[in-house]
Amino acid sequence: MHISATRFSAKDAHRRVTINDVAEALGLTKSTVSRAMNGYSDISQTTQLRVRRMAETMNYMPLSHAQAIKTGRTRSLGLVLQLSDHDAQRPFLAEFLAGLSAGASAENWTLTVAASDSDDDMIRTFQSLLRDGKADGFVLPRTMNDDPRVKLLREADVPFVMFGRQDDADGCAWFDILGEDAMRDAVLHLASLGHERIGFVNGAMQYNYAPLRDAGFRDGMAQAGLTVDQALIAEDAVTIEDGKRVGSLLLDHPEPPTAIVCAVDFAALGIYHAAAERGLSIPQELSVIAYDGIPEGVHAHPPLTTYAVDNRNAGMRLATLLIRRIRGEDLVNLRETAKANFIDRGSTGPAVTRP
Amino acid sequence: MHISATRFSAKDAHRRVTINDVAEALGLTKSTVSRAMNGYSDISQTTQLRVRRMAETMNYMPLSHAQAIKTGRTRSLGLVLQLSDHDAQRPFLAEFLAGLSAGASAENWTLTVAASDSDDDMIRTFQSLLRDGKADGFVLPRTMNDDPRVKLLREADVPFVMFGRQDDADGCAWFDILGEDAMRDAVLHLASLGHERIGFVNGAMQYNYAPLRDAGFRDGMAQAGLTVDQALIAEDAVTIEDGKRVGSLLLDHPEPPTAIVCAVDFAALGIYHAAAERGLSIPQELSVIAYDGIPEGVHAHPPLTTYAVDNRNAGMRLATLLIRRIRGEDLVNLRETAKANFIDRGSTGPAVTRP
DNA sequence: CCTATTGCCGAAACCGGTTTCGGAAATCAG
DNA sequence: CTGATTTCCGAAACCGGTTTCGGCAATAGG
Repeated sequence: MHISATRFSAKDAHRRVTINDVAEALGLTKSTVSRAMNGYSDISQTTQLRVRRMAETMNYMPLSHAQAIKTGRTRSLGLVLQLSDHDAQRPFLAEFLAGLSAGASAENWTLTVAASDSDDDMIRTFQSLLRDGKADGFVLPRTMNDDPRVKLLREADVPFVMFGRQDDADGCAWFDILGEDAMRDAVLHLASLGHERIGFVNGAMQYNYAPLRDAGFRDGMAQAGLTVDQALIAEDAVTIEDGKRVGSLLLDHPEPPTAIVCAVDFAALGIYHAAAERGLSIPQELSVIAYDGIPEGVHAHPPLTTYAVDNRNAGMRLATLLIRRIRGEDLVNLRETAKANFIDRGSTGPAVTRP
Repeated sequence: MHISATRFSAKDAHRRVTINDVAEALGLTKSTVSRAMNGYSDISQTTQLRVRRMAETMNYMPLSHAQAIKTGRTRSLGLVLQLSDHDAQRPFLAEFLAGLSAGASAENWTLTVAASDSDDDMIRTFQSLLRDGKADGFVLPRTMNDDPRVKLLREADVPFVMFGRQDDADGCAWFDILGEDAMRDAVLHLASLGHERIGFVNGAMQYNYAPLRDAGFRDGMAQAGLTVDQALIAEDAVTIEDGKRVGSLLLDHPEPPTAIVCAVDFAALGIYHAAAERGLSIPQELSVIAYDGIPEGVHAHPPLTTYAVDNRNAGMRLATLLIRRIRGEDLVNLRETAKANFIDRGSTGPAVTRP
């Protein structure tokens, strides 16, 4: 793989082709070229075509900084990571970033990433990125029920797109995975295997996926004609430890569940531990089915049956939606959902009555 | 946490204070202010001070895009993620990004992130980021022995800083963790516990950390007066599966090791599995000591003794070094190392002779 | 005291775009 | 054929900075 250093170097480099070059090549002025490139109606169709074609062949691409100083927009998406919940987003981050990057660069946009370790810091980060024109809008990962970011950006009328959904949808574009469908299907899957006492371990309740998944679980139970026992429902389990803790509670119940649905893979892995401690084998004596699709699930014993989220695609869609949002497209067209993919790895099995 | 929407909005917003505002406030021209801000010697010390102070009180900060159009530099660091080895960098990514972001924003720089899925794509990504002035230089995570990125950027004379070290150091700034010291200390630690047959499981040989860690291991063995048995040395183990595989090989050796040093935590977790399969308990019958400090190590049974890398700090240092590099500082001052932190969690113990 | 430096700053061009404004040519109405 | 509109583009200002150039005043040198 050899690449000649010419055309590449930062300094000598064949000078970028500018709008003046294009204008000169066409015998037009740069103002005409500019308006043609931006599709102004006071430039004739023929000229627009000529300009665009010439730009294409000369490989002209307006310098975003030069545009930015007048327009204030720089063709870049902002992402502010919150370290407070880094544990939760760590496993998905690389794929997610890759998707965002792909979605952005497909439209010749870029991705500016910053991190913040407190809420105050986060706000300052948003502000300075905006102030300095480093981001034209933001992707908000892991949105919460009463998300300060949403409130802030909405009030300030700054474009953003959420990874998640909100009932109060004014001014919001979003992409989300239908976690509720996954939870419902998980219940139906277990019910079809004969399970009747099914537990549910939800994730962190402050995020807006949690109520949805809870509803999905209950919906599934209802569809299967099963009754929900509140004693078999736990919340806020997002780590292996959490899962182990609440798993122990559920399994020590006088009438323990024969199957457990988890809103989060990590919690399921914790339940594996709780089950192992009690000598319960999966899936023979306990079925577990979860959600996320973390790689660790593949190597668990038994491998974890789960609803996997395509985080790369999520990033890609979010980037695309945000760009369209910034371009001023109508909000109602900027709401998408996708389904999680069921991956049956064998951690569920037919229900057996425990002695 | 309430933040008034004023001063914040993207559109109305109190107009940014520009260089003209500062000039006017001081009764100077903007050219003088510009040169004062940039420390030109043809501006008197008194004036420089006046300007700087006024800029401070007016909260003036030059708009990087406006500067960029003339200077070509935009105060932003580039990071190109390679998806091919995402598995390896995933666990560290969030912390690493946080460090980069912190280091960058401390100097009022930003971080532009892109992803590439092939080598060709990677090169194009570098090129377009440079061409569009989206990055003034690059951070290269996980450098390899014969790294195409290094070759490319060096030839093109684009500033970069490596996370790693190279023997061929011309034109390279770097930050690296002294993995070799960790490996040596690991051996000495084990030797002090009475171990004599010590195995070594190295990581991916194409990265330049691998030869270093190998050397560190051998150095430790020599210092401890122990002989290295080639049969107890394995390479290219970076995942749990890899570790399980090579761990099996080592443990099935007629004269198996009583302790194993791993260059990578994940491999150590694989060795846990191999040991479990053979009924070997850790640390009673086998000592394991590794390197990285992944969170999973905390939850292993027993918790994994390891040399932990502070990836947040690494990111911070790399950002700082790269900024100084871009500012033209001499390369020889831009090479730093740090030590990994020994965390004894109990996966090593005194050597016992196996039956 | 007069000239040659030097120190210090203003004026103006420039960077690569966008946008306002005005006017020439072409079309339309009468 | 003339006057009023349109259509379409050029001229020039502008955005927020940087950089070149030149000149004035103060200093140094003779």
